[in-house]
Amino acid sequence: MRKIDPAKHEERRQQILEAAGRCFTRDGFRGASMADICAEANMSSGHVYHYFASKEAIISAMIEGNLARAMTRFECMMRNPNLIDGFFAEIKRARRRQADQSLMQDMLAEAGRNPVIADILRAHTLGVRSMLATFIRKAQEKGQVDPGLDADTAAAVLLAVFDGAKAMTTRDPELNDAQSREYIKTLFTRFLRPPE
Amino acid sequence: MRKIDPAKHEERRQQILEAAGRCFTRDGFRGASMADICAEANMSSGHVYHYFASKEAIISAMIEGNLARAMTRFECMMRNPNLIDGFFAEIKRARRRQADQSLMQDMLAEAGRNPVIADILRAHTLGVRSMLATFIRKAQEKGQVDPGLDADTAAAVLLAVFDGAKAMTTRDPELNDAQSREYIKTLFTRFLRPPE
Amino acid sequence: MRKIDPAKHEERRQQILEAAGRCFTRDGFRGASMADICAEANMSSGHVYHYFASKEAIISAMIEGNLARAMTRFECMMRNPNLIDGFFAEIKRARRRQADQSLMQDMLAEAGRNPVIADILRAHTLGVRSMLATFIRKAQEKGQVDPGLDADTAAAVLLAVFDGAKAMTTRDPELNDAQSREYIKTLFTRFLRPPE
Amino acid sequence: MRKIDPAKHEERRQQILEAAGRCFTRDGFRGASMADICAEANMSSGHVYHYFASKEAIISAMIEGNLARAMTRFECMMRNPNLIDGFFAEIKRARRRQADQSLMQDMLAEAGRNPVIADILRAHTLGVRSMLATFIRKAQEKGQVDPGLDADTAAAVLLAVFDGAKAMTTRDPELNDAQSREYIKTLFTRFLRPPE
DNA sequence: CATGAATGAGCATTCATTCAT
DNA sequence: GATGAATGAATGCTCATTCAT
Repeated sequence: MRKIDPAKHEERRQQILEAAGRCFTRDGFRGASMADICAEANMSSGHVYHYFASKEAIISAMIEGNLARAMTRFECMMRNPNLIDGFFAEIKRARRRQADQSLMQDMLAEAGRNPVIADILRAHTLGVRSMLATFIRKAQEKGQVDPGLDADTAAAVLLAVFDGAKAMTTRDPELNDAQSREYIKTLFTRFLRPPE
Repeated sequence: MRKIDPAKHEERRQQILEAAGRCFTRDGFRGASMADICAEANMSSGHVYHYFASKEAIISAMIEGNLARAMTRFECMMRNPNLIDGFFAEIKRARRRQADQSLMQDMLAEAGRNPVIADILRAHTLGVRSMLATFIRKAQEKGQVDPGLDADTAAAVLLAVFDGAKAMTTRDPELNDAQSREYIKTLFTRFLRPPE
Repeated sequence: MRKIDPAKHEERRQQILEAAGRCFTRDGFRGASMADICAEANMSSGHVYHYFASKEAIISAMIEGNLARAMTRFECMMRNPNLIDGFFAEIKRARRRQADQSLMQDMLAEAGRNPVIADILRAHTLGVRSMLATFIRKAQEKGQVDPGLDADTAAAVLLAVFDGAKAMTTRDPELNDAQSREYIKTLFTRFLRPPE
Repeated sequence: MRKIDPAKHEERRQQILEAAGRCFTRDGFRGASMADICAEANMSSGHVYHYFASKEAIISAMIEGNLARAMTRFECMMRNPNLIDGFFAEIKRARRRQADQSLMQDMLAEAGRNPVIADILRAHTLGVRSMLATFIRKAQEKGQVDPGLDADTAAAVLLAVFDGAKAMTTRDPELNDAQSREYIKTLFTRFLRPPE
């Protein structure tokens, strides 16, 4: 009786999550069926349940993975000494990957109804926000950001703009991309810079 | 020889749309079934199809109605001589009506995949944006807004912030509501005001 | 209180039957809905039930009417002193009216299952057959038809060929129409002519 | 790691087709519901769709199977050195199996409207007809059949009579079966025999 | 007469999940 | 581990028929 190989098991889980990601991006959480995911993962339907207890478990795990990766990208972004340039680069990247936008939109919609997803999203939001707030505080010390702003609230606002920026192309696919991004940058700059 | 009473017909349609609105808010566009909507509207399933050709027709009509109402509210808001106070009031209102937020989130998610919904959303977006741009241009003439900003792009950016602001409570239900709104106001003010 | 006008009533019935005929020809007895028939007859659905008790009643009445008309045509055909030429002309006519073929095919299929339809069809068959048999007997007296044939059975066989001839174009739409009809004529001639 | 057993799979498909055959014979293609077929096949509705993509796929497969079997019977019949005796035997057999008649009638009706069915029927018709034509040509060489007849057209005509003969009992269930068959035989004989 | 509102059972099909092998 | 057979409730939708007006 062979013992299970945890590494192999984990690898299989990742395969499923990647397949699910592609399906959910294409058809949404409700629109994609387990059969779709199984086909995409080259796996029988029964076997998928060996790795995940239910479709919802796959959704949760996939969202968690996606948000964790988003967090990592955010960390990279923070290494850029200029906060605004980093943000700017990240928005540009997100716009290009239309897929992520669709998925994030679905995730926000689902979080409004499904408490499990809501909790995952909330944990991630708090993490990113505190990271951002720390950054803002440092910038305030260096005199680069208005010291009158509460760092946590300012961080929440910046995140909101981030979300809104992603919805822009959904609202109007023919939007002038470069210019709108430029203006988002201006919005940030003017919001954050210290009063003269 | 009773002739059809268009008023009664229209009233029934509205009843269905309201019932559908409640169902969609509760369970999402995909999550709510026609049976749910029929039950909510106290109507047999066959009869609903007397008024709407399909579930999608209900979704479209309901979205169109919702967006038309949003447009009306926007117009009211514009009558407030202070653009930012108007915006501020509207965000406050939207935050309170959690229902509208869920629905709008679903709409954005659906628009990312369903071209019919995407077109409806786009038409509405262009309408609201041009209204906002007109307002901004007037404010520029009066010297209240930075004349260096392109009114249309600035309007698009403000709408994006608007969307993002609505997602804030979904991301973190325990957010300090008053303060975050205050900061959104600050964000707007600093973005728009003319350079000294 | 106005008395009903039987003529008007009958006219309305005929309108419905004609509309139903078009619908059934287009979509079959099961495929055509009462709503289709009502629309085609420019009549409300409730009103149709004023003239016919059910969809089946419409089907029966329409079939009866169609068969009665077919009988009339048969009578005309019999006036042609040459039986075979008459038959030939009728087959040519039936082929051209593809519509009648579809309907007749449906009728035979329905008669195999629905005793009401079976009875109608049978009554019509017996009528046409006896007419044909009478004709054959006369021709036998004149020495134009083999006197060894039992007129009734020969009539039944000719009717069968008639049915089969109608199915020919359904079986192969690219069939050489003229030649096949010519051969049916030959078939009849050789079957009926007296032995030398 | 159990692999799919194609034999078992095929057996299941045949079970469904047989069950469907019984249902369609009883109630027609439109009259029989998937629920009926599932019940007749002792199978859940979901499972049937594991084997057939749609009701139409079942209809097509069943018709194809039926026609293939008819073709086989035709081949047997052709082995009888006397064409007419073979035909005669086949008509006798077909008459006895009322079920096949109903189904064939439905098939012809459906073929008049459904191009998929029409194509299947046409392919089968051409196959049977060419077989018959070959047989006729050989008989012509032996001097058993009128050499003046075009074999292909004559074959088409014989098939038509075949169809018509099957409809005879539908038209009149009390028909003298033996005698009518005898006359069909006479019809064939006189049509085919060489002129003296 | 005439309308169209209203019903509710029925339809073909889908899908998350379970289970024997 | 891995397969795919099997389930059955649920889905969006249709349709013959009834009924108040």
